[in-house]
Amino acid sequence: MPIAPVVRAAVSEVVFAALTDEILSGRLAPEEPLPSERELAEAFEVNRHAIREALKRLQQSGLVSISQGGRTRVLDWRGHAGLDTLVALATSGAVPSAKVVADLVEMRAALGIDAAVLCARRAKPEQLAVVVEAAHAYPETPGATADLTAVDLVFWTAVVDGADNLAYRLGLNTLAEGIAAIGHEHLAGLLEEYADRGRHLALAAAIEARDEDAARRLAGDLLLRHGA
Amino acid sequence: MPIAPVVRAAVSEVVFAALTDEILSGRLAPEEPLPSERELAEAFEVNRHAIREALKRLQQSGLVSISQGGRTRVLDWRGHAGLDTLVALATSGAVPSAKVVADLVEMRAALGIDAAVLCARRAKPEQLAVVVEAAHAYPETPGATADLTAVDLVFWTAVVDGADNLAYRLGLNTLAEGIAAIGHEHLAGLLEEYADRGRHLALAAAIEARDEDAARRLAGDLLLRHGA
DNA sequence: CCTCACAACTGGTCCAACCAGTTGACAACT
DNA sequence: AGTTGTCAACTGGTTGGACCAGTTGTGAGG
Repeated sequence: MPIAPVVRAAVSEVVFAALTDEILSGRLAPEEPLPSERELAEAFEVNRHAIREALKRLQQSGLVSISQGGRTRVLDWRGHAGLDTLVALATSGAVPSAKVVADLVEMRAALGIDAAVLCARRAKPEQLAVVVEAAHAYPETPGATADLTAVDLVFWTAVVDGADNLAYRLGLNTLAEGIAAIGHEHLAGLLEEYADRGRHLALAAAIEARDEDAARRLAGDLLLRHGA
Repeated sequence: MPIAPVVRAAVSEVVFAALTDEILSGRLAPEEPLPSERELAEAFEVNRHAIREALKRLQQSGLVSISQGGRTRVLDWRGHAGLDTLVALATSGAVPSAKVVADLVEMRAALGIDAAVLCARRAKPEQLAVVVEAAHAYPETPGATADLTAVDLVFWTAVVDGADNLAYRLGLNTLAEGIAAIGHEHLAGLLEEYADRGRHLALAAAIEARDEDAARRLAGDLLLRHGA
C-alpha cells in the first residue's frame, strides 16, 4: 500500500458531493423540493450548519434554489448550472464520462484555436517570448503523463495570456481543472497531442510571426485530431 | 418610485460579495492571509457561521485556500478562479467593465460560431425544427431590450442543444448569466445584433440545410461585428 | 546550537435557541 | 357560497457558546 497524504474531507464537502451527485444523476428531479435542512441533518447525521454550507454551495453552482420560508427546490442543471459543474457531471453517472471528456476536449479546441489567433494578433513582444519559451519545454523524448500535462498547461496559459481576454483566461482555468480532475485514464487520446513537440514549436513560431492564418491552421492540427 | 420585489440579501451573501470584491480589486493580495474567521465575524458584526458560509463559497470560486489549523490565504484569481467569477470581476473595479464585456462577447462569438457548425453537423431533426422556430421569434419591428435578450437566449440555447455538447451548454449558461448580470447599459452594441431578424433566419436555414460552411460564415457575420 | 514540548493560535463541528419569512387550514365575516 | 382574516406549523436565517482538531511559533531543556 502506497504512502500518501491522508484524505481529509470536511463534512460539508461530503454532503455537497452527495447532493450534487443526487441531483445530476436525476434521482432528485427538477422542481422537486429537497428535504428540509433539519431532515437532511438528521439523515446525514451531521449538524445543520454543515448542511447549510453545502446547500449554499449548491445554490452557487446553480443546482438548487433557496428561499426563506419556502422549501429549497432542485433546479434543472442543464439550464442553470455553470461550466464548473461539468466535472461533477462526469462522475455522477448521469452521462458517460467519455462523453463529458469528449465535450470538454471539443470546447478546449474551439477556445484554443481562437486564442492562438488572438494571441498572434494582440500579444505584446514579451508575451510572445513567453509563448516561444513554453513551446520549447515540450520534451524531445516522451516523459511522464503528469509532466506533459503540466507543460501543456504552461504553454496554453502563455497563449491565452497573449490573447488578452479574461474570459478565455478564466475559462481555461475551469477546463484545465476539469481535465485534471477527471484523470488521465480517460485522456489517453491527449497524450499524442501533448507529445507533439514539433507542432507546438511551429505554432509558437507562427504566433511570433503574427501569422494569424497559420496559427489557426496549426492550432487546429494540434487540437482537432481527436474528434476527426 | 417603482414597485418591485424588495431586495433581501442574506448576511453570508453580503460578506461573500465584500470579500470577493476585496480580493478581485487587489486590496487583498495573493498569498496574503485573510483575517481569522473570528476576527472577520467581529469586523462584519455577524456570527462566525455566516463568515464560514461565505468562505466556503470563496473556496469554491477558487479565490481562497482554506486549511484546517493554518490560515486561510488569498489565491491568485488569474490562475485559479473559474469562468463564473468574471461577472464579479466586472463590478470590482479591478478591470474596466467595458473590457470584461468585450471579452465576454468575444468568447460568446467563438463558442457561438463553433456551436452553429456543430449543430449543422449533428442536430437531430426535431432539434433543427426548434432552431428554426426560435429564429422566427426575432421580432420584425424592434421591441424592448429585455425581450430581445430573452429571444436571443432561446435561439442560442436551441443551437447549443443541437450541437450536443454539454460543455458548450453549461458554458452558455455561465455566459448568459454574466451578460444578464452586467446589465444592458454596457450592451448597447449587442442590440443591433439582437434585432437582426434576417441574419438569424438565414443562419437557421443554413443549419437546417446542414451547410456547415454557410453556418460558420453567417454566425460569424452575426457575432463578430462587435469587435471588427 | 539543536531538539522537543507546549501554549496559543487556526479552522471544523456540534448543540440549542430564537428570528423571520411562507404556507395552508380553518374560523369569521360578507 | 365566497371572501377575508387569523393563526399554527412549517420553512430557511441568524445567533451564541462550547469543544474538537489540526498548525505554528516560541522557549525551556538538552
